[in-house]
Amino acid sequence: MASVGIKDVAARAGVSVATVSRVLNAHASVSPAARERVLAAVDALGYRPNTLARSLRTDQTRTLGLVISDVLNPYFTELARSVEEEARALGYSIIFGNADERPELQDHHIRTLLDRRIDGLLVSPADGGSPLVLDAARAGTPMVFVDRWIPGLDVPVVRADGSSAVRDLVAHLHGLGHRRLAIIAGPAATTTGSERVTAFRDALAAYGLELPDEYIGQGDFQAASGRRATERFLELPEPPEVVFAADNLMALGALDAIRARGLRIPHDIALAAFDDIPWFVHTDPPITAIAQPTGDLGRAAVRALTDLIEGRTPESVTLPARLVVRGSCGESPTTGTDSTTGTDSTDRTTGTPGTTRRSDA
Amino acid sequence: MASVGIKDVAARAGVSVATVSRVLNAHASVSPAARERVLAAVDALGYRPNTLARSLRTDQTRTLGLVISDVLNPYFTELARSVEEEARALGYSIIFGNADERPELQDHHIRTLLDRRIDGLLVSPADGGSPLVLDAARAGTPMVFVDRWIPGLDVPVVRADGSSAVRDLVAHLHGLGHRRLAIIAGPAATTTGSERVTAFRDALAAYGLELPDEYIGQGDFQAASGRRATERFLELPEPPEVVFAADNLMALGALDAIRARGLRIPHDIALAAFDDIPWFVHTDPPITAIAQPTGDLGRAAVRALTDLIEGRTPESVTLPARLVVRGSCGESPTTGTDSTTGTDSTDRTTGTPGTTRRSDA
DNA sequence: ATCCCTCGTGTAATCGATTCCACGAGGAGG
DNA sequence: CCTCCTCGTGGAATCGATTACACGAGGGAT
Repeated sequence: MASVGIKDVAARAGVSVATVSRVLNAHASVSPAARERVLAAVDALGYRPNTLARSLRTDQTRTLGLVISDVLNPYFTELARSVEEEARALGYSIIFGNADERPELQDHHIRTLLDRRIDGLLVSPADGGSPLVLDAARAGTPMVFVDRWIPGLDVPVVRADGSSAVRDLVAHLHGLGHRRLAIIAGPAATTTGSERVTAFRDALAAYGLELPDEYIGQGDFQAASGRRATERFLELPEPPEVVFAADNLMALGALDAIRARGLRIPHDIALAAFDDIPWFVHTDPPITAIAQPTGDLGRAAVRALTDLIEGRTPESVTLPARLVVRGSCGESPTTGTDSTTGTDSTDRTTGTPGTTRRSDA
Repeated sequence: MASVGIKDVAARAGVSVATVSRVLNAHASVSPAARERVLAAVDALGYRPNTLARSLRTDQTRTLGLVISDVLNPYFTELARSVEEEARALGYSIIFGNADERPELQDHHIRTLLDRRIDGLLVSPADGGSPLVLDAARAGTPMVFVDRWIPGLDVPVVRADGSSAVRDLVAHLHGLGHRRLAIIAGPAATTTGSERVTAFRDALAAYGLELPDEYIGQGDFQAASGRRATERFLELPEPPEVVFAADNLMALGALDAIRARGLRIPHDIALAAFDDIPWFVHTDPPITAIAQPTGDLGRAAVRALTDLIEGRTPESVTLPARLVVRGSCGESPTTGTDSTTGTDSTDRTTGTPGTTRRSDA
């Protein structure tokens, strides 16, 4: 009934609990004889240490919290997977919280994770102003931002820089003759929301193109908002020739709206997206997208966080995103099929250099 | 520095720790005056109880473990989301483990969850024989199987029954003139892997059709296996007219293989899938699929598990899946566009009745 | 032979909560 | 006025580990 505790092991091995604890933690010196008896007893009784008691005493859980923005978004799913993988390799386990792009849900999960006494927190903040996050950061909770961040905090950031890829995209579009380009933006409260618009506008400027307000759709990184924004574009007296969605779910919504109108891609209108996902290969036509090195981001984030926890000084990491040209903007795919279905094994980039130093704001 | 504990609260409120604990847990009788002072102190100090200590003492964590088969599979992602939602509503939080369809990873997570002293476990077993799962079940760990299960255990199962929908699918295919139907099966070690084949074969039999061995592809619920199986089908002297993939990722792989061959759907070959996902609406052509009431499954599973934990006696739940006809098998979608992008709001079923009683094996 | 250091080990304090038990005050009933 | 109950409260044990400290035995140096 009562599960076996360290006392039972000690009794069976004929030693004290201290000795048992010592062999289990590879601590001080224990005689080979005693160690062997303890190990045998552990094995015989099927003893597993109570992590609650252990954590209570040692004040560390070897657990990391990860709050992701939207578990239904394949990008974050892949991020979560790589995070868990790397954490496991480093001897940590991770607890997820899904914010569903809702700040109050995000805060709920952060609170819960903090209550669980996680050793560190990985966040992709759904909004810039959560007092909880600010407090935690100031209170010294080891923390790393991934994908999105909150400016002005001394918290390492691990993210992808899409500006170079966005320039490539605009060059591609311009080369195809497109001049009226629109964007569906993410929430302004997120860095990725505003940043991508800025990058897009800057890239357009290089070609002497404007980004008028009516060509900026306001989305929230969810499919429905992409659909609404696109409908609005299509009702314009002079609709855009290209719609660039700032994430993959909004691209899905855009697709939806375009199809509902009976328009054809890329003949009637072109479509491109930020974030590449396996399904973009299989839509008709395949969708041109900007791919992030998602797996690398997740791994780098975990390493930064464990560095922080274990007393080393991590740096912020910025990895380049890259443009993946498919058919949705007017050019047929170059050669053969871009048919990689699975992982990001082909993630090779031609953009800006890799890691940059941490910016202490 | 040192975080505030119950002692600090007690001191500030001028009461003993026992009293503080009592007001925090709405326990025995506490004078209104004392209660108020305690609450004020809690508020002033920003006190949060240490869940580790609490759990150690009470032997309950109000935490549920969920081990899902593959976090990159949108079906499980949606399942996870609904599970977390329902659990939160019932005052539990949940810890995920991603098995990646690998039994040893599944066991790793189950072990970790058990070590964390979760109150109950939700599993979708990646294989039928994990000794860990068997032991846990026999040891009395509250446990519920979701989606997949292991026969012969007295563990409630929450799942969808696809047999009726599969019959509908076969009727649909037969009506379109298809006679040579192939299936890409999941791993035989999973119930869903073998069950769907059986349902398919039975449905075929009703039309006097066979399911020859060479029309059964062996997959593992991952995209790559779907691709391989499909390639093998296409190399057959007499290739099938229809490929039915037993999950959505393998359907993705099938799509891939078909496109690589330069074949057109549904003209050259038809495609259908088990598990419906938002992207199926947007492929070319949209893919006919069998949709599970994923959200309901997740919620029902959590309720069954909490029933078990809190001493009530849960029943197994079987909900019907339903066929969603799109264009990938030869018929153009009935009216308008099946364009629902987001949730399963249209999940209405025409199949078998709802809940069935638990089968004590 | 004596001293001292090291090694292996056990005893007990501790982490931060919950909860059993005892106790004093005050009201009701006789 | 005395007795008995109830109510509110505090003291201290407890959950299951880790770890500081003490202690005895044995070996090397003097």
